[in-house]
Amino acid sequence: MTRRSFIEEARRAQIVSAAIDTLAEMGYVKASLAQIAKRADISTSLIPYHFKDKDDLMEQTVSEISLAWTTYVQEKVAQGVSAREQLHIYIESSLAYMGTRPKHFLALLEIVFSVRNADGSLRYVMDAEDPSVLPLENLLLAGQQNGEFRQFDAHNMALAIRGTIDQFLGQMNKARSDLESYTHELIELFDRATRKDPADE
Amino acid sequence: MTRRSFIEEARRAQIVSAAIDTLAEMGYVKASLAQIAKRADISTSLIPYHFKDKDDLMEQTVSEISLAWTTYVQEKVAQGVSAREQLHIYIESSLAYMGTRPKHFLALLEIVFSVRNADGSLRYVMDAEDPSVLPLENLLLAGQQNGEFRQFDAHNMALAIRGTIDQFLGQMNKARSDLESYTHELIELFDRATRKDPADE
DNA sequence: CTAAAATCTGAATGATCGTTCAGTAATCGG
DNA sequence: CCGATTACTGAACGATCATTCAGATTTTAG
Repeated sequence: MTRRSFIEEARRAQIVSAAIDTLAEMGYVKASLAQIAKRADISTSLIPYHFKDKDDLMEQTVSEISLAWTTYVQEKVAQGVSAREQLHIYIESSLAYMGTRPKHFLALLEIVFSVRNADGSLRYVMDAEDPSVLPLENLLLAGQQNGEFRQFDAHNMALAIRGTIDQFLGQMNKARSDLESYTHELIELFDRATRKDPADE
Repeated sequence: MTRRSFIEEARRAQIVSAAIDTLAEMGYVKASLAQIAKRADISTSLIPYHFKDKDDLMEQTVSEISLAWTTYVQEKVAQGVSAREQLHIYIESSLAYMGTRPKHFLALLEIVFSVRNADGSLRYVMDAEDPSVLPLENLLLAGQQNGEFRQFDAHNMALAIRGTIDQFLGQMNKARSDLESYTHELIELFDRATRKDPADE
């Protein structure tokens, strides 16, 4: 297996970038290779030249976006000391990263809800080991063990937190909504939802 | 404008039902009229005979599903007395209704994230007046006015609640998850997040 | 019972899809 | 500078798509 040339690397990046724009703007259904190529100003057949097939391009796109996101969030979270602070950072940095990259999140949604396995099942819908949920779940468990958090089902709580984050990002472009105020609302919300109160002692 | 015949009504219902099954199982991309017709055991051209076009069929499908859902939830909520109780009912009945109709929710997702306007924008992504969010927002406002809830941004809180509900339903089929335990977790979660505590008095 | 209207089918149409491929252009190693 | 490899294009292929339509079948109305 030989290394990729400089040109190949650049073209692949360019095509993935055009795919993100096209997916975000027109949706998966209309994001044909012809449309993506048009946006990149290359001929359609150059895409199957650099990628095995369309699924391969979608795979590259989804993994590039989600890896960058989870890496950013995990690096920020690692700087927090208490579990409580780490939870705040998780919420804040998740929203901040994608809130400033709405096209990337829309493209992610399009792929996640459209690409299927041969048997028709969704290929990228998260499972229990999803890299955006599992670290969050572990963070919550750690906070329970050191006594910062009350007792709750960490998996359910992690799902709920992700739901509030994805919900905002999904309707960000469409509706009136303010990233900053929503972020603070969520931090306050889950602070109250996770902390011990006098009755729990 | 003449009324619809019995046959027409029955056929339309049958086609919508087949569309729901097909969307849930194969996704929007592969849910062609041919596939839907095959599932309904009719010829493909019968669909454009009963519906103006494919978008019209999707419109009927999405409105049938979401109307039934919101109606069910609103009727249940209206039976609650306090705002706190109504919030519990909103969460519980939203999850209970769709939790027992996973195909309907998947079909809803497929349409909402796939059908586009001519300019490429998502046609059915909720806006600020979305019928699943606005009643919830009003419920929260009422609870703040009568002193049951603490002060928070009702719109943001409503969005967060919907996010936790939709998140569970979206990954229900894929991952290990328990509807009942998640429901109780959410009720507890938002009870703590919305109530006044001694420091708020 | 009969004629008109409603319902339904299967074939055909034109468009677009992903992918292949022969051939051209650009780049690179010696 | 030249041959070989890499990069790229545009045309062509077969498949599938939504929609139309002429004609067949069934239902309805008088």
